[in-house]
Amino acid sequence: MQEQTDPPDEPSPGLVSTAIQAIIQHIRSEGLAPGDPLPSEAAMTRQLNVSRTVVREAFRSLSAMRLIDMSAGRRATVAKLDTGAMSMVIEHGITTQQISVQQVYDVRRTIEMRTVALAALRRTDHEAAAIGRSARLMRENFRNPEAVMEHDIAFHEAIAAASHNPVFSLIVTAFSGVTRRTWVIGWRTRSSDEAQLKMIKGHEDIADAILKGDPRLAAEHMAEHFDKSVKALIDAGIA
Amino acid sequence: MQEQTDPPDEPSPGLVSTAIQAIIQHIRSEGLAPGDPLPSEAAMTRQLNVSRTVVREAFRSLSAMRLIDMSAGRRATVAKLDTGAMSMVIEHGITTQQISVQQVYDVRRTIEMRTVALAALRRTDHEAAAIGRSARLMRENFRNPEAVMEHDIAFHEAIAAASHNPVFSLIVTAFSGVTRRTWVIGWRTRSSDEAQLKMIKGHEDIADAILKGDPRLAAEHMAEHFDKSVKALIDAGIA
DNA sequence: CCTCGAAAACCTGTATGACAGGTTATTATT
DNA sequence: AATAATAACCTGTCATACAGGTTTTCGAGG
Repeated sequence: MQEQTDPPDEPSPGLVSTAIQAIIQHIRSEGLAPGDPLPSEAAMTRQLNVSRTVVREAFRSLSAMRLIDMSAGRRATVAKLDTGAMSMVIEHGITTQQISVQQVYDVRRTIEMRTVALAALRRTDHEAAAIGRSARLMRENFRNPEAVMEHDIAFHEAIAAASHNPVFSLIVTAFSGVTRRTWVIGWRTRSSDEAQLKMIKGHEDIADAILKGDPRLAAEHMAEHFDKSVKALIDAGIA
Repeated sequence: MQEQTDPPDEPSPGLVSTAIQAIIQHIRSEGLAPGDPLPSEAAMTRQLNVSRTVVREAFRSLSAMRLIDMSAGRRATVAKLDTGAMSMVIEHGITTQQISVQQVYDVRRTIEMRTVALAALRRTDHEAAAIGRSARLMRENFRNPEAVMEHDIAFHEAIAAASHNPVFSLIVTAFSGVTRRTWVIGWRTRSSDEAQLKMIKGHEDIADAILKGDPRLAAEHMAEHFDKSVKALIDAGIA
């Protein structure tokens, strides 16, 4: 029936895993770039000599990790770097209580202390403007917590983007989901308008430092921001 | 640029995506912990009123992201936090040239400067011993680059573990795959025995600082280690 | 009544065939 | 040569079947 590349008898990892590896191998050996099309399911079925069921589950797995894009009628294509999978992993860790929100914040702080410094050094004018704009929109919408949160998230993602290192962007964006779940808690602990506006001011200070191109100052403001955020979460009883 | 998932556009997320969400939702609403069993495919098929094909592809997707564990005959179970998916994403980014090795090293440096400091503060005696052991094994096997590399990777993962923040472990471990691909390059640029032993000495210094519980010193040595590694990669022409 | 082992009942892994509906290539028509 | 109709592909979903693990059940024997 089917036996072609299995001289050393292994404890079968399953046909699907094999198919996944074959597809990844195909991407590598062909040097495919994002957007390039992969073989059709039928072609892969013939090549691997397995059923379409297996090939489909393999494609679907890669799609779940956002390594490829699938859509009806079209062949699957190599995907652009995307945070989807990473985000799911983090969320899973939180919902199953394997990691705490505070631990995520510690990682965020560590990473964003760096992204903010890099952003100050490498940001384009356009990026600096986008960062400033998010900060401004936080203030303008400050009566609408939901909007403030979204601009806050956009603010941090914009800084990561301005670091010009997509790996930082990837990680920061992956944490955005967690932020959406906990942000409002921190906001509520800042009970007075004054406290809330002060927090927004902190963002503006960061944006200014990036605009001025001062990495040290930017990192200082970012550290302060995180320290206050973590304190707010602790005050609210988030483990 | 990027467009999808915006204002008017979401005709059909597909039955599989729906099923995936349903399963995740089940995990959350039931408060399942790692090891807990999920409903059988048949049960899910009835509940969602879709074919087993769809349910299976959903399970398989979650399995690909390592959110659940599947094995023949047994029901799927909630998985422990695992680096599998994250690792694949990073590797994909590298093979498709969306991120560079140097960018990964910059992230590693950022993160490990923190893990090493945390390790110095929070390591148990057992963890300190494990870290020291890896460093020692590097020296003992120093004629066998492959072995040195594996102990090097174990060294960094042990430090991350000693930080007592699983998110750091997750990220550091996710990068191990990339390290395996490039490590030997850095090793070769250290052409003399002397240079190679110096690099190993660097690891021992880090281990000592952690043992002594001196976070500042540990971070210093780690920084030095990364600076030299990155320099080695650059000298070797790794973009 | 308890123990142990075998059958039964479930479950997942893989294969096959079918068909709807989307997308691309081909061809016929103007 | 531009365009519209059509054929050829391709993916999404369903139904069915069966092999081979795993757990449960239950009866035979002590």
